[in-house]
Amino acid sequence: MDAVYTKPGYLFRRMQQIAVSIFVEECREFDLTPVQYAALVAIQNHPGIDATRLSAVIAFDRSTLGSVIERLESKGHVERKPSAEDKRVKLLYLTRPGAALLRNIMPAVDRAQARMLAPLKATDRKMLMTLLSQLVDLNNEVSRVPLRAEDALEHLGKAG
Amino acid sequence: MDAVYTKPGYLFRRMQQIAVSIFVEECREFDLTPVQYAALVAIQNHPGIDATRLSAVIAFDRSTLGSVIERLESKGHVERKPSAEDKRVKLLYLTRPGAALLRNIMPAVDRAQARMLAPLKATDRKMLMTLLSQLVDLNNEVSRVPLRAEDALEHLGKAG
DNA sequence: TATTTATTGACAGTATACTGTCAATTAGTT
DNA sequence: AACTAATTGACAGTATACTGTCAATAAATA
Repeated sequence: MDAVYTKPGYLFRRMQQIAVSIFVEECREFDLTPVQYAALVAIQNHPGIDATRLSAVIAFDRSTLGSVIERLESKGHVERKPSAEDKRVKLLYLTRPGAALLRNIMPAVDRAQARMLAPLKATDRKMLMTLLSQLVDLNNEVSRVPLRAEDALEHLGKAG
Repeated sequence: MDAVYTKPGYLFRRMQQIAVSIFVEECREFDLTPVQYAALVAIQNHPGIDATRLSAVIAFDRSTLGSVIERLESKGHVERKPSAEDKRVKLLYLTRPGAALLRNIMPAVDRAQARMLAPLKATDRKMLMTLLSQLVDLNNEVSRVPLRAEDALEHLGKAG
């Protein structure tokens, strides 16, 4: 009867649910969701990236990313500029307020990340993160949008 | 630069993304999402449960659950019957085809659950599930809809 | 160079998830 | 019994996520 509650599928869903809840709570005053935060960080790390590459860098669906960027743009955190070389793409940049927001939200994000693991002992926290990192990495190709961190470097001419 | 990829928030989101992807892939022929599956199992275990209690049993948002049940009903897997005692509630039951579906989908679900953890060694799988179970349990009150498995027994007059 | 193929962003459609509100109804209190 | 609280299901609104399609454009190839 209790079998469901010990299965990985249930635990992963529930943990994600809790993690989002904590993030939103800690970052309420900044009005930023986990996804929006991840996108902002990636744009900061790769200024001038385009939407398709961004989706690979943060392992996001491209279809979803469009509306995420739209919201970030309407809040004034991000700018979209047409590329000179390729008329199809729009390059993404943080605005000055967007960069400031990212600096200011940092403590709240750190608090959120810490709270997610807070109930565990330090050694258990480390163990869990290690195992999850391995599992996510080894399962990378499974989802529709596998993580491709190296893609982000291409637009800087550092492709491998 | 790679800091994000080692943070719990990222790993939980990514793992959930991968888990859903695997589930949908393995269960494609049955046209059932993880959420719909969880709801069906809970209704099977607690025939005559109402939507509000169901949401507590599977740790789901009540608002979301409405449309989930609607879809299950339109597929013919679930029946909603008005309660005689309380005119507000609608009691949930599996249909015969719904129960059959649940029997038939079982191997696919088991395959999915196994695949999620497949890349890890057996001892690591066990360790990960143990740690995650603890963490989810200890963080239970955080999210909007904490798990209340005991709620499911009330409608059978077994409340504590 | 002309044709095919691939990429990019946009969009339509479905399915979770959440916040918040509402009316109908029930339960608890005075 | 009358009033108040709480519960229930429904709904409106926002934000992920996914599948799949499309036109514009670019790249590869015949």
